[in-house]
Amino acid sequence: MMRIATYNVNGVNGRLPVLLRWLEETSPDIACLQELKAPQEKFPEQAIKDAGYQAIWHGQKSWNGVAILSKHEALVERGRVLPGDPEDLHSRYIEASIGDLIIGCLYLPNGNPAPGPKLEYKLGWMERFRKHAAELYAGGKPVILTGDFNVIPTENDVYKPERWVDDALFRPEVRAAFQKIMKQGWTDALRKIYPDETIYTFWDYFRNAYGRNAGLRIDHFLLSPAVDKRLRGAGVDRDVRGWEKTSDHGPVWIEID
DNA sequence: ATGCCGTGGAAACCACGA
Repeated sequence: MMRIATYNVNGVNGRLPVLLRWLEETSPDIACLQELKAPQEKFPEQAIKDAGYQAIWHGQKSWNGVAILSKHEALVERGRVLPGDPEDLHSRYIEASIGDLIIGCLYLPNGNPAPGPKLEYKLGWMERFRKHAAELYAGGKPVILTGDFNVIPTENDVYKPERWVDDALFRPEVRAAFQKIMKQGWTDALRKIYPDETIYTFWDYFRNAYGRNAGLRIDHFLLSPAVDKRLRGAGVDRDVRGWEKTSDHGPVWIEID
């Protein structure tokens, strides 16, 4: 059995004690991180290494930033940009081969305020991602696309859907773009394991959102058929969201054979 | 109904996040 996790850390250096504690306590074999908020040279490489993980990452000053960590198996980078737009300089995608798996780690644009240029950027990014996902899917290999999608897929994935209809995370065109990707044949791992449950991965810092369980499900695992048939479990490390100096996201994980 | 909180970078405020 193998555990693969995704975690939007909201600042990898500010979050380092929480990140290291989580790695120690849950010991994922592979961890995908988003929102490093650190330039390439400020990634805490040594601390991650001392925790037992090799890593590849794509940093950026102040914002964005993605990383893939592996505890046991060698990491072979396949790319660190989402294809399709040489002018897009945001560090929002990194991809690796680990054993027989292809892992894509993504931090999809937020899109707010919407409507506006940020929503257009998000929709353009999703279209590029759809094309890349289609190529990976067609390859037939075991592929996992995971990270912070900044998409609330359905009204069952948000505490008060009516308040989010105009938001870039839940607007009809954004949900439609997500569904268009899913229709390629990907499995939403968390929904497969928990078909009807209320399950969130993000809670705002304010208004006691975590205490009230006023959350969103926006961090996802998309599995190709070759991984789907190996899926044995999934969950959210919900307690981590309650730790001191924690991220506004909780880590999400799957287990596969 | 709302960045009310949090992070990083630069400059004692601002951009950004969801």
